[in-house]
Amino acid sequence: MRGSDAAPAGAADFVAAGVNIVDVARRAGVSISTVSRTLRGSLNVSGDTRERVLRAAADLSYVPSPAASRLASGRTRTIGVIVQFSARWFFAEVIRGAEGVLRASDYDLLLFNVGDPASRAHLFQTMPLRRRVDGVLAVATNFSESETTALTRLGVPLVIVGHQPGPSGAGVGIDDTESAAMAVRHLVLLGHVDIAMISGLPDDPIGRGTTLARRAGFSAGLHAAGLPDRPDRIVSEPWGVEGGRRAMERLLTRPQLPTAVFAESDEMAFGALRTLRRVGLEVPGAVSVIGFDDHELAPASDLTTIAQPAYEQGRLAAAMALDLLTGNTDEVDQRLTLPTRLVVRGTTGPPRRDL
Amino acid sequence: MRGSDAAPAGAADFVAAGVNIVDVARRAGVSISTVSRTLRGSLNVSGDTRERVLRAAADLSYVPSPAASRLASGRTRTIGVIVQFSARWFFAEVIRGAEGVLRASDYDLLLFNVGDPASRAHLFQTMPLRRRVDGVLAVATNFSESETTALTRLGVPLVIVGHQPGPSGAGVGIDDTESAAMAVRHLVLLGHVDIAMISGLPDDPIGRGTTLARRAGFSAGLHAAGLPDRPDRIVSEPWGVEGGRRAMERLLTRPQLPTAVFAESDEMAFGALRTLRRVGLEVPGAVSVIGFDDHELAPASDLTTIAQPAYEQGRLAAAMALDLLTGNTDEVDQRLTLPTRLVVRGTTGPPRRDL
DNA sequence: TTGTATGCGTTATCAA
DNA sequence: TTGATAACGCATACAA
Repeated sequence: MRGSDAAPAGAADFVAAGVNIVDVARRAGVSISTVSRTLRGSLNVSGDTRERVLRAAADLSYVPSPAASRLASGRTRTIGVIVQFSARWFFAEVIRGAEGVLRASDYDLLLFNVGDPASRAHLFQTMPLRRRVDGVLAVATNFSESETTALTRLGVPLVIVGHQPGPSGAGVGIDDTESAAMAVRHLVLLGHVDIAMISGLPDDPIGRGTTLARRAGFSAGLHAAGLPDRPDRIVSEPWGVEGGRRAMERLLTRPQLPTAVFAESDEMAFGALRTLRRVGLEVPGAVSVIGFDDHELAPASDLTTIAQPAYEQGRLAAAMALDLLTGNTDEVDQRLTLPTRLVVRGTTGPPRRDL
Repeated sequence: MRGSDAAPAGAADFVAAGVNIVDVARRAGVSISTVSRTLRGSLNVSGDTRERVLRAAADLSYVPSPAASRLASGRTRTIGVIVQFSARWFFAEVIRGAEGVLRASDYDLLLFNVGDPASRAHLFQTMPLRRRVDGVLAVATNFSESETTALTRLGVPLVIVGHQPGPSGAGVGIDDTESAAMAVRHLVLLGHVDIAMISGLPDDPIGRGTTLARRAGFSAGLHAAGLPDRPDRIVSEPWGVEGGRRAMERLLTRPQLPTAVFAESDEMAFGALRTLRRVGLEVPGAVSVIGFDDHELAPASDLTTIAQPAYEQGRLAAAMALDLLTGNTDEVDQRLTLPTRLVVRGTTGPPRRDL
């Protein structure tokens, strides 16, 4: 049933599986080169044959074999995306943003989740990326030097999401330091002078760079307000809700309870809020809390926070990778810094008066 | 370090890009077929040559070209995963579970996000899945008949995550109806008799099947307790936090406030909690709230809920797809139903006494 | 156990 | 503008 160009109309519906470029060419009465040209870009194809080819392809509901196309062209039309925890809000949003852009350009997105050391080692040792992607998006992953080298050696465009302190290259991110300072400024303007920070472990692979940058912003914010920089007011716990919960518990054991808390991420802020609610401390009456991210669930907790455009970062990073690929840009060293903004909700207010 | 016995040391490190099977064969002093055989499964290869081949491959840091391999074998070693909103908790967890299993078996995971109608139509019309996957995981997406047909016509194993009422096939999911009834039972045992349900729109593409099943469980639970089934106590709003918030607001306008609320999902429960907190109604003092999912942030809200193993469903579905592919199972019609469990936290308690 | 040879379905080069 | 034809790099049936 497959080939016969005189086949009855409905037949094609059922055979689509094994239809190849030869079948289309035969049906259109042209050569396979013409089919190939027509189907992508159609440069230098007369309107007439173009019509015939497209119709033939549609009739047979032809889909080019990606494998063959990749082998012949050397291009995979695939972008690899490296994240640590694909299910976490930030990563998930970036992935979603990138997927949309890539799909629209008919690119595939290949996901690499390297949260645990084993899979991370696997990625960088056997380098499965090697022959399967035309470009790489590395999301908020601070790479070691050898990892960076491995990535560079791939010889494909690399776009980093979430600025890294180190080497140059293409990237999109936010200004973590300035944004953290913005959070502190908000608290200071409310009248707070005793502000603590809840933060991830500085050597946690999850986001060392981010943690350090936001800590720096915390200090800078205090400094700008003429307040003393008090490193003892920075509490470190593993990143996440649980860490936030524990960090807040630790703050409660201190002789002096701060009047406000800046959490490095909304997730940590959620944990902190949980602890405060549990012990019956009012927010923001007794303690103000401000987070970072504007997580999807921040409104549900009425959390004041610094919003960062995660989805947008994914979109832009993907677009950037595509540009790099198609040579639409000469800027190989393009770094985009997106704005963040303060979102005031109900968890911040003036300090209590017990000081 | 790498290459040694023939080529100059550093060389291999830099050329890895263009190394192909011929290079490996030459270096090992064997034919390319032997290399091919050795590198996958190594059936019928003598220990000696096997050694040589592996060493040669390692020396050259050879990575087989997936494109060539796919073209020659006809297999893609790729599983397509269709979800609606890759960033939502449930989907994200399933993806994460599947990715781990697939990666471990050296399969790629190709993500298709079809939340908006346009991309959904695109997926089913041009069927980009056609020549790019060996199997498909469809996550909690209730397909139309024509969509199901299109999927079936792909001729590859299909595993559905989240049971569908309709056709048979392979699948993994939970018993939504029984689980919802479990939630009601918990409330009934606490003494509640006036229970409302907050639910998604029954014709929302997000999860019609799920919504209907959980509603049925709600009714069944009431019935089992000898309580009247009151459809007027089911409030429908778009799925999500915002929907939950509005649904609770609507309940507040009713003449009689229920003493307990069962939310179809934790996200909706978060919204409901938000509303209750805003108007100053105590939870569970005035109103008890129970959710469904055990979302990552449920503990942070101290939310009582029905836990379902999303990550595990992803793992099992992927494993099932792999089994179907390798013929490790004769059960083409395997349906796995995983247990759910009640997780009692702080948002449920005895009813208030005003009735 | 190992090697030879063919085919997989495109892209791209070169002629026409 | 169109058509032959040689890669692309591997898997596999078959032969040795």
